[in-house]
Amino acid sequence: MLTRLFSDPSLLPEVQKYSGWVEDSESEDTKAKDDDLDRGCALKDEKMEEEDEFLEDDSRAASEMAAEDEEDDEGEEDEGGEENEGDRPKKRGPKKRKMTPARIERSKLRRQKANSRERTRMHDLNSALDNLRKVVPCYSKTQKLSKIETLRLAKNYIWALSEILRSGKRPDVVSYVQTLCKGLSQPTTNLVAGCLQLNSRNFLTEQCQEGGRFPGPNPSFSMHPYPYQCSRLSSPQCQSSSMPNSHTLRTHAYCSTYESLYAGNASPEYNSSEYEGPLSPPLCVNGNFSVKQQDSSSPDHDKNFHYSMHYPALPSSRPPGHNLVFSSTGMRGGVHSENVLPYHDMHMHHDRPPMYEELNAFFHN
DNA sequence: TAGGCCATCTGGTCCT
DNA sequence: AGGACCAGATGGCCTA
Repeated sequence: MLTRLFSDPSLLPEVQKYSGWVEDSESEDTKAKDDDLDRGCALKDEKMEEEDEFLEDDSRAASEMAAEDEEDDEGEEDEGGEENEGDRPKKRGPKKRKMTPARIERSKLRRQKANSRERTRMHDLNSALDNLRKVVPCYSKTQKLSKIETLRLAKNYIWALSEILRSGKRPDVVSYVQTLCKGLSQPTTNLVAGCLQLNSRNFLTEQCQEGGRFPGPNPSFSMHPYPYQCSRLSSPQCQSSSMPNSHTLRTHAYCSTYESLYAGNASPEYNSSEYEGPLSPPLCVNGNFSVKQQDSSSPDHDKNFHYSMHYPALPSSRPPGHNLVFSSTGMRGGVHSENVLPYHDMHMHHDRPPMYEELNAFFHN
């Protein structure tokens, strides 16, 4: 019977892929089906046998019905709803086709295909969402943001970056974090704060007191690169960093997206599956445009991962026109101090909106 | 146990 | 007719 059901070769792979279904999909354990689709047939053998009988009966009935249909003057497979197909006058209005077993079977097959497509579509959507999770300032494979929170955080992040670009000024840390956390739930706020190595309660309450200054012990904000602080407390970088509030995190599994950017490929510790994949985006509020580390041997390396910033009049220690280039080169194992520049070093000397073209090019590469 | 989140199914609508 | 997209319904899982 199943061979008949799967007689269409084009349908076979997809149908088999989701072969957990048979007749009544609502009665299926959808979880098990999702977890082990390939095993679906085996799991449902008993039911499928019953289904086979059911469909075989349907098939016979359908064949008989089809034979009758061929004798029909209209050539219609069926029509007239529940009324007999006798000498009765035809009804007006939209015809409600009778659901013959064959039609039911086709409808089921259509529905199952649609379900399969819908699953695939949702999986694709979730994959895209996962990718988005990796580029917002808070990524943890073990503690995933919910879908809605991911979208909210992404929106806030885009907004924050836009504001930075628009104003060309360094936002204070507190307002930056508040922007990021706008509309987020408290757990997500904590999570983001954790990723930023801030105590959310502090930054939420001390802004007024501190006039927006970083509430931590180091107001000069010399902590290493913001905002992608190490949050993985076990990492050497984390252990060496002076982040007194890190213990307030719900978990130390929060990803240090920043460090992962630069240390991920170099340090075996970051090669764990916990922090795989593309990581968070390149912008740091302290003015560092950093990029995901990639193989510098890549032919596109320079094109994709160099971002040049032009300095205004700089102290003599820095040559005029010096480009701040954040590439993967020389960034392994952490951020080179010469590349971690205070924000005031990145002010644009152009009046135009800073770096729009470059940043657009960067993000679209 | 309630509520949040999620995956899946399902039927409707629109478009090709 | 079939596919894409959408929203509602449903049930499972997890956590406070």
